[in-house]
Amino acid sequence: MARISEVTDTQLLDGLTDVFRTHGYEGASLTRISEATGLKRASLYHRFPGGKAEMAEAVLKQADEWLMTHALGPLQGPGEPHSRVRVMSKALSKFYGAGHRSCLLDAFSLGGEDTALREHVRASMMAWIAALAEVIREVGIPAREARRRAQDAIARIQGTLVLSRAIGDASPFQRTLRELPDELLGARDRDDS
Amino acid sequence: MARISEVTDTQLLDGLTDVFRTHGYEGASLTRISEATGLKRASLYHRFPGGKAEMAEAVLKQADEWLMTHALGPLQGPGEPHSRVRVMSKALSKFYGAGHRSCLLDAFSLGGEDTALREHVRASMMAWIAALAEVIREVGIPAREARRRAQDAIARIQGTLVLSRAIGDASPFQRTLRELPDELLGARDRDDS
DNA sequence: TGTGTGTTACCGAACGTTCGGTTATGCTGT
DNA sequence: ACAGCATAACCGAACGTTCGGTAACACACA
Repeated sequence: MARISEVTDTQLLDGLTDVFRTHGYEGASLTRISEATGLKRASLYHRFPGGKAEMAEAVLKQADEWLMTHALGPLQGPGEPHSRVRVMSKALSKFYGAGHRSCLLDAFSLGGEDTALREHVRASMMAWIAALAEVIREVGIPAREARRRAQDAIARIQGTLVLSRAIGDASPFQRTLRELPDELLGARDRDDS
Repeated sequence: MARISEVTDTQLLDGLTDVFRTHGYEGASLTRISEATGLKRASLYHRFPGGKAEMAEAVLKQADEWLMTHALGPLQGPGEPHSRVRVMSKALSKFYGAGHRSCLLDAFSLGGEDTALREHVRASMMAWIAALAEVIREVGIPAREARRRAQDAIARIQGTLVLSRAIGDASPFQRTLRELPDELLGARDRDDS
């Protein structure tokens, strides 16, 4: 080992995450990233030899892990289903800054090219759906319906994040989180597709 | 008068819209715009002296008008409410390329600055909610509930657009449009917020 | 009818700035 | 002494923007 880094990995990834989620991939310039992390551009290339693409991958990977640990993990643990969903809601609220922050999957899916990042986004989104559907199925709801509810819930989360960001008011997102337990696990069912 | 333009206003705005909605404001470079519209960068400044900002404003204005004419206008016209909503769904499907295109309000609301464009986005989004709530109220649903349903519907549209884009499959968006009439006008009501 | 003048639409070339990325030179803690 | 890491300086390319110039057309006057 040698000199202790003046910028910790946590600070670095947090700054990166913040820039990418607010500006998207193309809008996240190295200058902005440098200002947000406190590391000069050249130093960033020491930490991420793969450059901007590697930074984005690292950010997405960490977000995946955070979501799995704090939101989807507790969802499959013990305890009453409704309260488990409430734990997830709390985690999501923190993750999205109570509705004031954007979703990386939204920000990264803008821009036309077929990059490895796009494939990562796709995989993360599908994993999220699958994990959510699994716990819904677990409380006795048929697989088809479970998958449909999982998709709807995620769409509603993404949608209210966009809506809240556009109008500058996070309350639609917060209402979504509040209603999430019933939307996922409630007895009510909708017309068939 | 003088020479008739070789690139019509329609072609120009269509190309601009396409670039902005796929890349967002920051990702929409003048080179990309130039390629998409067939006009050289310098020529774009002849049509839009205000530069990129004016282009974005024009695109958003045209989208507003299109939406009002083809989607929200018919919604307040005569005819059975359900079929009016179905007309709107058709229009939205066309507007969003059956779910393969992104929403400008999503693309433009990325990026941190407080620009005039952001204010325009906010106004457009709120006008959309208000117009939708109005027609729901018209069929006898209380104002509060109408507003809530309008918000939910738009969130679901935005959300499935993000979802469909992320996973590269437009079917979630298409299902949303199919279920829109019942979601907006159905008798079912949810738990209170 | 033909010519000159003004206007409009477009483009090539360049502006200063910022982009993502690289190289060389240290300072730091062990 | 030395390995690890941050930094200043720099690179070619692309950024949004500006400017001068050139066609193509409309209209006034001869």
